[in-house]
Amino acid sequence: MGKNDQTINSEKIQRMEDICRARGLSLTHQRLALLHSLIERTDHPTTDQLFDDLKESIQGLSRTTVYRILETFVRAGLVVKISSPQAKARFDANTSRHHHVSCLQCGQVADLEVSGFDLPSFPKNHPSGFQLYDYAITFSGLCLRCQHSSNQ
Amino acid sequence: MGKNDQTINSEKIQRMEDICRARGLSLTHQRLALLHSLIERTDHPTTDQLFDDLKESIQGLSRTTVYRILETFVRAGLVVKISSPQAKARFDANTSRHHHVSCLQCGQVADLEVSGFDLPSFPKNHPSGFQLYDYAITFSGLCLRCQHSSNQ
DNA sequence: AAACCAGTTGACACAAATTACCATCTGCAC
DNA sequence: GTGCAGATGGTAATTTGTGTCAACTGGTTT
Repeated sequence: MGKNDQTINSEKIQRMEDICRARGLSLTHQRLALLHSLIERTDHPTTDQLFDDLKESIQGLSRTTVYRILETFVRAGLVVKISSPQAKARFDANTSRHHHVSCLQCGQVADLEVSGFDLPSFPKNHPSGFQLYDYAITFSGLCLRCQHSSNQ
Repeated sequence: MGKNDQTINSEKIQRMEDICRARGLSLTHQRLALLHSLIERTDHPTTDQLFDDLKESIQGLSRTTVYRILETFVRAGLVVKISSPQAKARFDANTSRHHHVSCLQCGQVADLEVSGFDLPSFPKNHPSGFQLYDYAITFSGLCLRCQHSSNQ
């Protein structure tokens, strides 16, 4: 990760800390560490992956805390839970509209850097009564590793 | 559900039974009942919702069996696991490309009947090495009930 | 229609993912 | 520094999903 990325990330962290303060969320060690981890990782980690990241630097960290902080961040709009066919929650600190690729076999998720997949517009209301806020496109496929390990 | 829908559904069931036979999957009571339930429900049920449906008509049905049959059906291409931000598997007997709305609060999923959201094309390969097969658009919003119960 | 058998199921144990509860602790406003 | 609302850690409980194996059954053969 280059110097430029680091600058961008520290700006993001600054911005997210401001949001926390504005919402009255205390900036605890645990929350700050989770914020950093979420911003530095671009692989849309699961709760457990984040817990593993943090338990080294924060001794005595509880898994429950990680679950709770993630829920808090989602409610505050700092991170989003992303859609995947896997029955496991994954999180993304990039809350702007972008799309994902998900591996059908191992479940890993990556950003789709290609642009040009934006819908010109979408209806804010839906016949069934749903009020629509946003959308995300999830591509499905096989990652490099799973293409080669041709187990079934 | 009108008479026409019933006709369409029984045709679907016929077609799916044929696929089972072609693949050497025995048409057990449990599988047939699950097939019916999956086709009749358009709300993309979870495993437990399907188990609740079936345990009334099939006494002694095991939860394990429902999990196993769903996995079998997914492998046979009869149903698909759908993407949702909720950490729970949901299934859809409609395997043709279509899109979904997911409620941010209660997690329920509905079909998006509106058309015109299809991507003209998408790359089969992705810089990260992913091989892409398909895509699905998941809209996020609030269902009618959750709009009104304005808990937070 | 009785027998056979590969494939399927039910029951239970187990593992993984998530939530509930509560006593203790800490960020931060004063 | 003090006080306290809010946050955390630890444990238990719940929900979701998988592994194992003996018993059963759909579909074919005789």
